[in-house]
Amino acid sequence: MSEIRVRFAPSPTGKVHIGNIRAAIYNWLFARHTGGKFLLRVEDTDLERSTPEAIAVLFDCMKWLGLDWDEEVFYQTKNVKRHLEVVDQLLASGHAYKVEKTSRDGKTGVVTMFKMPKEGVIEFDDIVKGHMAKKAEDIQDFAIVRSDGSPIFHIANVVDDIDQRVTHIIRGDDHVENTFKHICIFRALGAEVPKYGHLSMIVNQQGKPYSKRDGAAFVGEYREQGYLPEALFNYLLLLGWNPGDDREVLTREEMVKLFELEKVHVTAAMFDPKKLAWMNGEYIKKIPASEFRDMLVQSAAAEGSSSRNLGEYAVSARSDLRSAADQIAWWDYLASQVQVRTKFLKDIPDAIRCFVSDDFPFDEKAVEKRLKKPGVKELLLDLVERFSKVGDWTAPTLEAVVKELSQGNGMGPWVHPVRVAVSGRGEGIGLFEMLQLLGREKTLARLRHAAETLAS
RNA sequence: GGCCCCUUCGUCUAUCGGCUAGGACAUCUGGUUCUCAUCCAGGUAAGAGGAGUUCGACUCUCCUAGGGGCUGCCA
Repeated sequence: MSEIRVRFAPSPTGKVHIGNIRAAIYNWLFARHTGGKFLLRVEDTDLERSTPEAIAVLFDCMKWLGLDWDEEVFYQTKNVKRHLEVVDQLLASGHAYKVEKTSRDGKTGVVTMFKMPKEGVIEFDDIVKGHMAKKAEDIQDFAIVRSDGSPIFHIANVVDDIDQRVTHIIRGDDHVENTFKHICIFRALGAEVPKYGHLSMIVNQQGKPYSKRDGAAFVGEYREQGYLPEALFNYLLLLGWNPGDDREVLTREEMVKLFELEKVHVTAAMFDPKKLAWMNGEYIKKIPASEFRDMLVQSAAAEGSSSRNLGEYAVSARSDLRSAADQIAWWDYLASQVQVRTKFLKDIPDAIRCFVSDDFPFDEKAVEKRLKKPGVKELLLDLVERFSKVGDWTAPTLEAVVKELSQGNGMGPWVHPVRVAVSGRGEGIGLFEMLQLLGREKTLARLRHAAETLAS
């Protein structure tokens, strides 16, 4: 058998739907698994919606997910001449005819129709759905050229697939009925009929096709919300396929090695944002420590007005960090604390704000609950006193101070107010690690400030 | 209406005639703990319904019910 060639053929409307991108993922994996080619065809015949910007967005989404394609991008509009030539061929061979029709919106004109066989059964073996058959008489003749002379999807699609020498067509379930029509066109042209695989749809929690109303439906939205492309890719892959064992989080290499189209499910799969979120957390945990640290630095830079480097940020937090090694160590420590608690990349700025800036917001509820309580002011001032005497400003030492105060009754009464006082929030990394990162000077200043202005 | 397809825990799924029906997410309980997470231990929870084939059916066949797709001068 000759080389396997598959294609992803979206309409560039500016937004790539998750159901659509799953088809791209399956095509890509099939091609990479079999050593075939993954082609990209832009079906840009809808001139109103197909803009250069929309096409750029499409490329961007694919690159984000690591869906690299082979050969040059094929633009459908550039093949219109060929489409029409083939139609003439069909007209000449008696497989097509012209007829005057009135469209739904009342316009009358001459369109070219494809003539379906009137008897017999059209059948094919769908790689995912199994054997499919339909009586030819159940399918009506259909239009292939509009009255304005432009080719319609059915003919354009088939001709492009022939021209691109596509061997396997892997697309959405909504094209199943079209496949019977397309097979007839391939045959009428004497072309070899490709193999087909139809992918089920992604549905919402009500079992209806997933749409905008069900939350993020476009790839770009997941990116904005701080999902990792690897997580989205992995999750979408699992919606209708599994490696045959209990593994769920897979590397790209494993996916390529294990993916088989025959194992793709026929049934529609419900999209579960919670599992995607879990998956995202798994991938965030897998980010190499140094890489995650760099992400924090970038996040800090994006938040601040001036662009500063890693070292400057560390110094702004802790002026005692003289050497570059100390500064990097400071970031690494912060990153290691933050990474395990991060579910979405977009949560990073809030998580590190109190470390890279003195201008952080105070959560009102947390202030109310932890600071506006009798005795808290005294408690904070007492801690300022005790902390200022600490010789070795590290988490264990600081913890020992509070532990002594609590006398084994739980450190909550001290920990909670301090956390809010120095970070403005009721949650975050371990308190003593937090204090160590902030350093003595900042910790004491913030405690004093909170005691005087917020606590009661 | 017609044609085609689908049906295992709430969700994604394993099972290719032997099942005490397994895993993951979610959920609940307990442990660790300064919060939030992480981590560890455990629990609840499924074969749409009905016939048939068979020693034996979640697995095969048929019917019913429910769901989805298509039925355009959209793709």
